[in-house]
Amino acid sequence: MAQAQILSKNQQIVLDIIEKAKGPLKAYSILFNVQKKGINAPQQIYRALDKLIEMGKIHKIESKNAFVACRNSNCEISKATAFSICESCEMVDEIIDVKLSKYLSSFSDKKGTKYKRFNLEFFGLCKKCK
Amino acid sequence: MAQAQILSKNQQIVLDIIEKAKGPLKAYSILFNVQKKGINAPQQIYRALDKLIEMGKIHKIESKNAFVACRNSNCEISKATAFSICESCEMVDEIIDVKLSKYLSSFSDKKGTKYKRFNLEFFGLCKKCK
DNA sequence: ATAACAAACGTTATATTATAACATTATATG
DNA sequence: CATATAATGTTATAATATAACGTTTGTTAT
Ligand SMILES: [Zn+2]
Ligand SMILES: [Zn+2]
Ligand SMILES: [Zn+2]
Ligand SMILES: [Zn+2]
Repeated sequence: MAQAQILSKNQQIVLDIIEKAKGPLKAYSILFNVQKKGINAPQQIYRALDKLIEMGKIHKIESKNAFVACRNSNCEISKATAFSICESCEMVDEIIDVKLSKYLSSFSDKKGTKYKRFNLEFFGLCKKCK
Repeated sequence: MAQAQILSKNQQIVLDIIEKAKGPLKAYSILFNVQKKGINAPQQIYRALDKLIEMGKIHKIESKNAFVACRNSNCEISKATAFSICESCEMVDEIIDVKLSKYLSSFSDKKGTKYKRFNLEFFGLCKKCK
């Protein structure tokens, strides 16, 4: 059994904020939220974000340049990520669907090439906004 | 039969450059490439890019903030896009795979929600880099 | 043709996102 | 302890993208 990751001070601060948030957070909005805690510079945020992504604790929503906490213990350290994104309220949900994940993880293109990672973003309207 | 889109001057200039390129192009690298043609400001590039995306002539590779020409007459004006991205040489290929596209277009999540658009990015090593 | 409207353009300024570089401090390992 | 590695703090700057405003060009209807 792998030991639970121990996070550094800044990593924990950033993760806490992202986990508490209801939606995706942008790096600079995280920064403004933690200035009272002694973090003053973008670098400190981006470094924490990078490590948290590496650990699979958070994901980057590429189409929004924003970050969400991972809600899936099985997403294999961000090798297989899928999200639903509401185009109206900007809500993001991590899609946890074993069939989808297996289908895409085993996908090979016409030349037979397999890929070691994928990221899928679905866009539409969430239940609230429909 | 829909009439072929007629592009404006700036749109045509930007599209030509993206179509000629071997890989994805960034907005500012497009800008530097067209300054001899009288385009001087980022706005002019971004406006052309926006329209070209709307028309389905190009796509944005979200994980790279870069743009590629559409190689697929059937990608339904960017409602269903998939790419393979080489992590070594940065090459990008549009994946044209009817089965994959149908599978994802008809995907519905656990609450039964369907989405009207998706973008999928695969990462790995291209044939050259393997 | 011309009035009215919409789309594209040109330009200046500014906002937002992200990284470089370097010195310092904390943590782990033998 | 000695050394190496990871994390931090800080200043500066690069890269990406949009706001705002006025002008020009192209389309459509009378
Ligand atoms: Zn996850
Ligand atoms: Zn919504
Ligand atoms: Zn396409
Ligand atoms: Zn390659």
